[in-house]
Amino acid sequence: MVRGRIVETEAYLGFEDPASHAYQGRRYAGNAAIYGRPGTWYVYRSYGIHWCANLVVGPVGVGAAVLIRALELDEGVDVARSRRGKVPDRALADGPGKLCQALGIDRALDGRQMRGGMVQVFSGASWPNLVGSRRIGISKAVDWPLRFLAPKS
DNA sequence: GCCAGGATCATCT
DNA sequence: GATGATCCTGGCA
Repeated sequence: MVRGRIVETEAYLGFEDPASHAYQGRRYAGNAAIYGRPGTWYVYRSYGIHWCANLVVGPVGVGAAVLIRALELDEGVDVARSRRGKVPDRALADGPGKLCQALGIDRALDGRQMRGGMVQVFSGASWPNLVGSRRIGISKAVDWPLRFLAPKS
């Protein structure tokens, strides 16, 4: 069991968001999961190398999702390390691709329900004074403040 | 420590 | 044929 705290996320709104895979209601074989019900995992390959994990949050058909960008592990560090290789603790899951590797997430999770599945997210402490900043690694709607960082522990 | 550049391939147009 | 919701390495300070 690997367990940790989500410390960084980004929101992708769907229809109206040019950076979203659901922009203007686009549909193709690879993105069906993003239109699923809230709590559905949407996993896709990025740059041909990495996996990125999103959790669908909007109503069915909207395509709104949250990208999990970074995690602070506090249990199962050894398991994560066996998948990630020899890296500093804080680098085990401090990026979308690394996070998926550390947790063993791949396309097999795409379209699955989060609840009762292999990978789950639980609500925890609230993030007071939450402020959005610019999203990273995209080329459209770069200024939209939809990136959220957890307060420092 | 910081930055720039290249890797790499499924999926879409 | 082009394009990424990224990561890692090597060079330089």
